[in-house]
Amino acid sequence: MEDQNISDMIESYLKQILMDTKRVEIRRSEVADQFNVVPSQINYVIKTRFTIQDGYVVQSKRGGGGYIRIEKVKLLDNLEHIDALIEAVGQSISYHDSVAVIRSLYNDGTINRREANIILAAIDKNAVSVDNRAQEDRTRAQILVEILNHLCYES
Amino acid sequence: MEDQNISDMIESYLKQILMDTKRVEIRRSEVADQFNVVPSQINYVIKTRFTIQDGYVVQSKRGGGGYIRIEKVKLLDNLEHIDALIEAVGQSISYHDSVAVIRSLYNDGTINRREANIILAAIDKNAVSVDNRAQEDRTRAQILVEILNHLCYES
DNA sequence: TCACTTTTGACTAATATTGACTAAATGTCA
DNA sequence: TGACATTTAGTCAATATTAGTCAAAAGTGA
Repeated sequence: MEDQNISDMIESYLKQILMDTKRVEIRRSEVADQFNVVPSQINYVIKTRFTIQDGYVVQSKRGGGGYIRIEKVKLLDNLEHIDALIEAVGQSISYHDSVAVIRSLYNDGTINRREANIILAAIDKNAVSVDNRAQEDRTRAQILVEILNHLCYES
Repeated sequence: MEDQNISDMIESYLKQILMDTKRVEIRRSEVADQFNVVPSQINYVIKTRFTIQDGYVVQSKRGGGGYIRIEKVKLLDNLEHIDALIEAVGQSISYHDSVAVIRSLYNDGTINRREANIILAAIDKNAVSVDNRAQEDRTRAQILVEILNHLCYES
């Protein structure tokens, strides 16, 4: 709570609201005006201080009546395990190694068989197929990491 | 149901009626007047929020006594439905349209909320991200089709 | 100084709103 | 019946209204 810089102040402002209400919905330009910063600074604050690791899920909509919505979510207790898997996946992973990751989630009880099969389909060779093998492994990693991040909390 | 903009309000208004009556029949200009928008905005709302994938069928008639009729319909049985979705996905699909496909599976009862969220994660922007936008949409389509094909076996 | 974080703004993307023009159905009247 | 007016709805592109991205500039602290 030092509030040394404006980003910290915006962070505190939003987290203050979230102490009461579980979710905030803001108009980016309004908050930017309020703190006298450019609108994109709101994105910076959200990106650096409201991550899924911190237990926040962010949604937004553009156009008339647009908004940014931040929701505080309850993180699961086997977070360490999922974090370890994210670490293990890294930037790139083969199909074979992915299967091990998914099996681990299944054994863990994090996902059931049906969910495991859906994830297997999503990272299948056909799913990530492109003319470049290295790219396939990177895409597979991205998909897995995105799913793993989603499994971190109750939705 | 945030109803930040007029289109959302019109959508809510119509869906509210459809909760009771299975079908609504409106006079375009009347609803436009009621919400103080131009008539063509009604078309915009219908086009973006009452698609066949969401389970709505729209009919209309021009001239004296003209109308727009929106009907909530029962979706096809699972297999047919999945086939239709595979067709709709094609070789390439945007994130936005993918969400409609996944919502359709959920409305249909083919997948539950948790599974829907996993699939949403799999086709997220971050998941398919690569330096080429067109490729992202192709990869997204491949993932979705792979999952849809898998769901065919299960159902 | 050097690495890191914060701040800024130009450019991009998504969504909503508007209105001019078009198309279709119906009404009217000779 | 046929011509034309009237009354609807449809289409599409321009404009408006948001938020997102990215990299350069500025600040900060060891």
